[in-house]
Amino acid sequence: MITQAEENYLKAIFKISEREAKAANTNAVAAELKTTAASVTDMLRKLAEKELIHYEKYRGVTLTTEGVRQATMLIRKHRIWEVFLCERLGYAWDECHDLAEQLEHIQSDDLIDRLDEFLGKPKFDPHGDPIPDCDGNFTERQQCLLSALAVGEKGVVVGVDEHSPAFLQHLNRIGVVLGVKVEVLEIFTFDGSTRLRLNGAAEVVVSDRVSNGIFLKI
Amino acid sequence: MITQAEENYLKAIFKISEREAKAANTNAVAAELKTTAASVTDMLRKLAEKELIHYEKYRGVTLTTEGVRQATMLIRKHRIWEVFLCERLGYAWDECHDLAEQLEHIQSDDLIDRLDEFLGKPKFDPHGDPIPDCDGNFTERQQCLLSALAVGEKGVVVGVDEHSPAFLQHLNRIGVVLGVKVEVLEIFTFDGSTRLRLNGAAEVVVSDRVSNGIFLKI
DNA sequence: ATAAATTTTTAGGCAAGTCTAAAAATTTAT
DNA sequence: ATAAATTTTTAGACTTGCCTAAAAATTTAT
Repeated sequence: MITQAEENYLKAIFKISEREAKAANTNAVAAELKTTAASVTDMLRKLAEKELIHYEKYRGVTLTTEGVRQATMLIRKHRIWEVFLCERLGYAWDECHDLAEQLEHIQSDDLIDRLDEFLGKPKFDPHGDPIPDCDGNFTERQQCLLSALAVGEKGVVVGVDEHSPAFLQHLNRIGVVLGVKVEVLEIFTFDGSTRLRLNGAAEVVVSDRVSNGIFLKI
Repeated sequence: MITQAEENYLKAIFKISEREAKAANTNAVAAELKTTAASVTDMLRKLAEKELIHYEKYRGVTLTTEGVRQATMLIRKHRIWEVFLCERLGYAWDECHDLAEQLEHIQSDDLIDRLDEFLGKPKFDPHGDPIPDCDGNFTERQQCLLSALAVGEKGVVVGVDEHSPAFLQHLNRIGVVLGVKVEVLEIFTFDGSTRLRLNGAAEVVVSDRVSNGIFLKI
């Protein structure tokens, strides 16, 4: 049996490994989980005992094959619940995260497979993040940041690189949501802000922070 | 904040109070939760501290108004999740209990209200048990036990008084499920078993144990 | 009414998960 | 290469929720 606390550690280590490539260090895990380094050290010992991580004192931590499997299944659960919350219960994309954080800990593989089926086996969650299948395979999505486009290029919004409610609410307000077609009209070299046309109609200017947080399919 | 363990105690005390009328005693709570009397005593102190129960040493326990409210909301959550599991995800009525037992602890009143809406505000769960509304009011259902009927009387199956998977699976096998019309054809005084006609067609003989576990609307 | 049986509580302990403060190891800077 | 700064671990403590064994209170039986 794996506890909720252990699950949260596995997810945190997975998330850090995704963006860092090298072994996750104690402080990074502590920061990710908003806890102390001492608590992390305690837990790493337990996870190593259960062979979910490779752990050497002072040398950081990586997930074992089984650890990766568990973490991937948690991400699968999280994202499928997010689809349910947004598509069926009408939650906004900035509201579903905290609930999914609870729901992902429900212990039943069968439940998540049935929910997946019920939702039509979606490939992406409401933020455009890929949902791993029941064998842990992610659909690879070719995408690039809005900030990588040159003037005149076009694309469709397929995801976000920042998931904070504040960012997502801002995107809602300016009308930049999943599926919108954008065309880069002008890039202001002064501050990196970008003027866009949305769905061939409205124009909007976004900051570099925004254009660095949006994924497009070109 | 109320913990999962505390929630389980409130539900257990509510359940016992429902069938016993007098204050629930320590051993009854221990039996209900499959734990020890000593653990129960510990927890009762905490719940009394939080003013969720009235508790006097050696005198048993009853829920306060707030305790009843919390327990009722848990039952609401449990039963709404059961409807979702059976009606939308295709679980059988004997399979949904354990999952609902987990899902009822998800902390969000808004989520359950939306789910309720999504399901069409059902009044009864898959076992025919009433679902309290968001103010805690149960729909009263006039019902009687199958065993209370005389030969020649008819009714419709609206619920069960026993919820064990074994019982529910047995009912499935003999075709006695929610909504089926039954007519009492014969009662064998020898052992109290009953011969029934189902939906005006098939005949079946059920034991007294079965006829004591089925609610009918007459 | 008192002894016996039962129920309930207390006492003490254990595991999980967290924390702070201090010690040890490692990395960085001079 | 050694000192300073940083990172990580250890030590000790706390809370929650559970346990067993023993003591205390209550109920039942004679």
